[in-house]
Amino acid sequence: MEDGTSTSPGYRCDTAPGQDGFDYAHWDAREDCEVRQILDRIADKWSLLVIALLERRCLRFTELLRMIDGVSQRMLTRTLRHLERDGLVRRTVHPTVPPRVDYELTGLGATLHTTIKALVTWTEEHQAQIARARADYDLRAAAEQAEAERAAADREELARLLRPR
Amino acid sequence: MEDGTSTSPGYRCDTAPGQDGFDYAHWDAREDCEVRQILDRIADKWSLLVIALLERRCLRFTELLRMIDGVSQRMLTRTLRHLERDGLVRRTVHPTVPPRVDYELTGLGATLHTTIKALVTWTEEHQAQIARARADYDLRAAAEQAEAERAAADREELARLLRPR
DNA sequence: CCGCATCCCTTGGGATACTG
DNA sequence: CAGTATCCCAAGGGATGCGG
Repeated sequence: MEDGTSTSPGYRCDTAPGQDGFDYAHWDAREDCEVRQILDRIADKWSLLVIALLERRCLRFTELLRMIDGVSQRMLTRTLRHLERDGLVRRTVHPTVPPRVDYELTGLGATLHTTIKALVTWTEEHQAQIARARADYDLRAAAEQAEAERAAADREELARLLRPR
Repeated sequence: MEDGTSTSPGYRCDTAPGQDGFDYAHWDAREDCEVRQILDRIADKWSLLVIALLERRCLRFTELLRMIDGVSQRMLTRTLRHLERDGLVRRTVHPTVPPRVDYELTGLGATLHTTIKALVTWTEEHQAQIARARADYDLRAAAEQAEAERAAADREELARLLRPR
């Protein structure tokens, strides 16, 4: 049956929740945290893609399989089941032969898609900044490591000179 | 050095991107997809919590360690390094003894936090709906399975009766 | 055509112990 | 105090093959 509750720990909050109008109970990482559950759902490897594609139009299983490059049948099935269970996607089985199954976004799924778009937009707007930050960081890290290695070599050299054979 | 690019496949798009004003290239799951990278970052087990806590005020390493229940030193370090590399968090080392390291959200990190809040709000508003959908689904699934088992038992019984000893 | 079951490998992440 | 290094386990996810 497999429910969506993953066992993950939480956080201690020593200040009253909501003092700044923000409920930190929902940021909790414990298994009973809704945000964690939704995030785990949309953060998995394929859900986003599926939602994005279904938002454009209703699709069949095989269509999704073809459109999403690299997904396995197993994972597409699992992803769709999860989304269906959460009420984000509606699954319609046509009792024909060969069988035909249609998937479409529910109203709930559509609102989620809208919300996610905000994140996508944020990413588009700031990806350059992030790329720069990463380049900076990597450069700095490389420099520091080189420095450390140089220092280590110096120390070793010194030790060798001090050891009177 | 470990960069943040995970090797994951993408998706084939047979329609022109942006025809509905939405760039599907950014929904790509391939390694060079920015959305995927950011999502992987914020979706990991601790980043969200760290960002949420740092948004309130600047914190030291140990403070975070204590506030986030269940996190290990190793994971907290990793999480902070990732966030720092992406320019979301600023790390300040005070050359005192014992050492003291402060972490604070950058401007970029603050905007991300704002964006994420939208997702949290969505979750709060729709969690009841999701819970209902799940209960429905589980009920239905259980019923279907029971039905299947009953049918199987019937078939077996029939076969037993037809087999003339 | 759609999906489940099995096997197997890779990755995320926890526990513990050690350094500056 | 603030990490780093090592080990180890469990979950995620791919490949393949069977069943309705």
